[in-house]
Formats: sequence, C-alpha cells, structure tokens
Amino acid sequence: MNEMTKARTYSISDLAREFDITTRTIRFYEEAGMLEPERNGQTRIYSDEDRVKLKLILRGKRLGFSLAESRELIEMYDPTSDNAKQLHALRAKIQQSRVALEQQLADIQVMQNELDAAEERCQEALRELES
Amino acid sequence: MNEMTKARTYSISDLAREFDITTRTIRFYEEAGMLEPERNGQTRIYSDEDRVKLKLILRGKRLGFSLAESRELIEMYDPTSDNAKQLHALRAKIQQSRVALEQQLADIQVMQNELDAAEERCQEALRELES
DNA sequence: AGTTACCTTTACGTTAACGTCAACTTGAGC
DNA sequence: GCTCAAGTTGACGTTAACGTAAAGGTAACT
Repeated sequence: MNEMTKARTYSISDLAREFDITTRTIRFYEEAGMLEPERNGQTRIYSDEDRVKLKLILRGKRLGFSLAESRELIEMYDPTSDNAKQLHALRAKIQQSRVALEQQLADIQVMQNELDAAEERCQEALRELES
Repeated sequence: MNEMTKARTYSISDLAREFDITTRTIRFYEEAGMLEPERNGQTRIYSDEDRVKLKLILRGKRLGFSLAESRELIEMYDPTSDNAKQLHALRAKIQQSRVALEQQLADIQVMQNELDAAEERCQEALRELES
C-alpha cells in the first residue's frame, strides 16, 4: 500500500446500496466465510478488495452458482497454492469451470434463437389482430 | 398428428434416466404445474412434448432460473394469446429475457477471461516449482 | 438530554426445490 | 400364487440463502 493506492473503505450500507442487496445478505456472506472485513470496534469496515469479492459473489449468483461454487471460483484468484498437487487440483477446477461456462454459452445461444422465434410468432399474431 | 409422427411415449423412469434426475423431481415439476402427462390408470405416460418441456426446465436450471421463471419462458412458446394486451405483455417478457441473457453472456465472457488469467498464474506457479 | 441514523449480535422464520420414508397397487415372469 | 420391479400417493425432513424481529451500542446533531 504505497501513497498512491487510495485504500478506500466502505460501510456495510455503502455496499448494500451500491449492489442493491441488504446488509443482512452481506453479513450472511461473512458468516459463510466469504468476506472478512476489518473492524473499527464492532463496526465492519470494507476494503476495495472486499468490494471486489462481493462483486464476484453477485456475478456468480447471476450465473446461477451456489455460494460454495462462487467461493471456489474466488479461491482461484489467490496464488497461495504452495505445492504441485494443489496447483494441479486448481487447474482441474479451472477446466471444470470452463466446461460449465461453455454449456451455459450454448444454452444461452439456443435460448436467444428461441426468443427470436417467439417474438416472430408474437408479431405475427399481432398482425393478424390488426387485419 | 399424421401417420408420420411417431408419437413416442416415455415412462417416468425413462425420463429420469435420460436426464439424470429422480422420479421425485419429475413429479415435483408436475405438482408445480409444469407437466401434465397422460395417465394409463395411475401410471403417468409422457409424450415427446412433455419431454421437451422437461428439457426446457432443466436448461433453465442450468442458467440459474427458478421454476417460476422457466414456466414463464415455456409459456412463451404456445401462441394461445388471443388479445393484443396479452401479446404486448408477452413481447415485454421476451425483451426482459433478452436483457437477462445478455447480462449472462457478458458475465460469462468476463469470467472466461479471468479463468484464462487464473490458469496463466497457475502454470507460472508450476514452472517455478520445477525450477 | 433526547432524537436520529447506523451499526451490532442473537435467534427464530421462510421459501424453493427437492429427499426420504411408508404404505400401497399393478403388470410380468416363474 | 408368489415374487419382483416399477409405479403410485401422502407426508414429513432437509438445505441454501436469506428475511425479520428483538434488544442493544455509538456517534452526531439539536
């Protein structure tokens, strides 16, 4: 942390507002071991790093991941791995995630096509009503 | 249904095996009003149409949709809409789905980039161990 | 000193999406 | 006629991811 890194901090309700979630949710993620904010007395103080983790969790949610899955993904980001076994396990997980994401990509593309078709039918039905 | 349409049927465990889910799950989807198989006495008999619906539900699950959301998506497929108001509501839903899907697409692409970076770091760490 | 606005912990409640028995029926094969 | 696999209907249990209320602390205005 040199003099250039701003080292911003956030209160729990700052983050709650920004991401449109409740403070309860944020505390719940901490209970689940996914966040470990500093404390000023009792009060939680969140860093930019905490904020990024929260973003990752919420992105995971949007993609339908459980908290456990999101935690695994987040753990991929720290290079704390010290032995080769861990690293190979990590690569396996990364590969797994890739496969899952490509399945999702395929699902989304199929679905987009189907939405196109659905809208076609919808417009067609509207044209009939007007005629 | 002309003489060319095969009109295959499936037992509950046929579908359970094919999609790797339990029969309880399939009955649950019926309770939730998402499937209405024929009956032979007590026994449920599933058509190709039921099978397609099940596929849609499961794809929805992979994309993180709730059953309620999947149901809405499925309802987009039948052109039972009779008045313009319904049709406009349908188009709104289709548009909503599109937005959600594009958010997911963006999330996935960001995530894929991050996985690339994570794998890079992982391989780098492995190279260091070997040196 | 009182009110307001946040923050805290503790703890019980809720909803979705099934899991897991238990007790029964039903058709196929021996 | 017996067994056995596969089906059925309840009905209660479970887990994840929070919601919600109770009871209280703290710092800043007024």
